[in-house]
Amino acid sequence: MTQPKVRVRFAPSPTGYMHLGNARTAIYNWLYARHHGGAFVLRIEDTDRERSTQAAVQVIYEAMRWLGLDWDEGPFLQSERFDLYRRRAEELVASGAAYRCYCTPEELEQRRQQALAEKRNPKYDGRCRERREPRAGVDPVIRFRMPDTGETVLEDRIQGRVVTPNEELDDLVLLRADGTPTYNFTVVVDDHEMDITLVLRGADHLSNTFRQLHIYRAFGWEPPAFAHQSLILGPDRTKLSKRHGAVSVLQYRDEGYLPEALVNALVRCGWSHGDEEVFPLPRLIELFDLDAVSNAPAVFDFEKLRNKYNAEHIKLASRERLAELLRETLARRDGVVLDPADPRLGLLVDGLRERSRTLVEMAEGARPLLAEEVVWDEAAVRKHLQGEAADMLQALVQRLEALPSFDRPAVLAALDGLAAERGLKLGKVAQPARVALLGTAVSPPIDVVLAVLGRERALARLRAGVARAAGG
RNA sequence: GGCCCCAUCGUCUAGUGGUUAGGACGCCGGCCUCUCACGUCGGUAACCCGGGUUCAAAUCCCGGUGGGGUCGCCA
Repeated sequence: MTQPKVRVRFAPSPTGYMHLGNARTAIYNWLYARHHGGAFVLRIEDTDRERSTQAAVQVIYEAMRWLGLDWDEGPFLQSERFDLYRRRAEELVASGAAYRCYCTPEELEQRRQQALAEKRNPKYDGRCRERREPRAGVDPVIRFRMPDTGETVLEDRIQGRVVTPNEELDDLVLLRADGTPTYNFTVVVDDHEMDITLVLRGADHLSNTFRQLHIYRAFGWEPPAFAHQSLILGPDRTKLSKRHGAVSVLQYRDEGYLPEALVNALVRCGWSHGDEEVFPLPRLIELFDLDAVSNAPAVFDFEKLRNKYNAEHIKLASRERLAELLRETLARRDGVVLDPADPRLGLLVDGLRERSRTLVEMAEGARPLLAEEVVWDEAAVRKHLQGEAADMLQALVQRLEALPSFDRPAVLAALDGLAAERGLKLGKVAQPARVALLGTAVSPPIDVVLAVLGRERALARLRAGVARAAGG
């Protein structure tokens, strides 16, 4: 009870799309907050005015919404808080923890190259540390004075105890020459101002953490706890990036993935709970914690996302939701517009959910049953629509015509009855019927096909099939 | 290159000193079946290497090798 309330944040930079690595960080933070009953803060780190775009900010909101990651506070835009950072930077200058540096980017680059050429560590040499005089024509940056000796210790909640020699730390820029603040500074100021208790982020920030720790110290602030999750890798085992393709979160929505499936796959990339694989969101909230997060980098398995996680969550999803998602997918991708109340949607979901790994596959499976015209697969016709099929389909037509209702149980009973009467397996009746109805030998269950087609259309196609079989 | 991190089937992982090293995706085969699927049964496939510690190491320690991250007035 004396524990301070858990407060975590997700702090993306709006410089592109939201990719899978960001998404996993957001998910981990959100789950951590929900599991511990804490607060989840969204903060947009748009300090780089050159690269940040409004469109990218919108993409972040959209991706968060789609994934179902609601935030309790924010979004806070760092670009609206520049005054705060400037004041804080001046405090550090006044206390001697930071200083103005008049070295130009060109000079720094030259020295960096030279250091590299001489195989030296290309860190800033600190030559402006004691400088008092301004330099004509140069707008200074404000640099933080890092210790030159000793070492810095981080007790990371995922990585464990990590120690770095302070010689590795160079005097980083807090405020650029144009007065805008840099990431390593704003992140410290904001995590402190927003009372963040745990910074949970990618391991690519690990080395920054040591620098940030010294900024906390200079302010006299108690730093939050840190947890650095190892990176998600592409198939080539390097940090997942644009190069690998298929890396934008919203692309998965467009390709027919369920958000909970992507969340499941991303969470399982680095977190586990025994042999369990499929986790509905509430289960994740119940179980997720840092102790089961691995600190080994993991290759993201795109195939398993589709074959396992999405397929499983499609099986778990409600009929109503799937019907609506199928309707949207059909409209968006195929221009097939159905009324939300169209009873065929539910039937299609029933017939397709177990043979679809994505909503796109489901829509593809639905299309033939919705099409006006039959497209004939000649191989299927040759195999199933020959000679005796004419007589059988004719008998089927008569049975179906006599049906009081044309629902799944009724039509299936009609087929079963016909097969029994003739001493045949159901397949001997269903396959010719399937080909006559759709032109293909592969489809959802025959009763679903008949019910979706409806009495009129089904009978018309069956009669055409009779003619074709007889004539063929 | 400096610093830091990592290392179980192809991939994600379980394992926490004594297991026939388990599960999942993929792949192969059987069964089920109105097709395709689903389901189900079985098979394929792993402890990076070398030293220690121990009666006993996938598990602990050290070294090597391999992979990754990071060294910006990007985040």
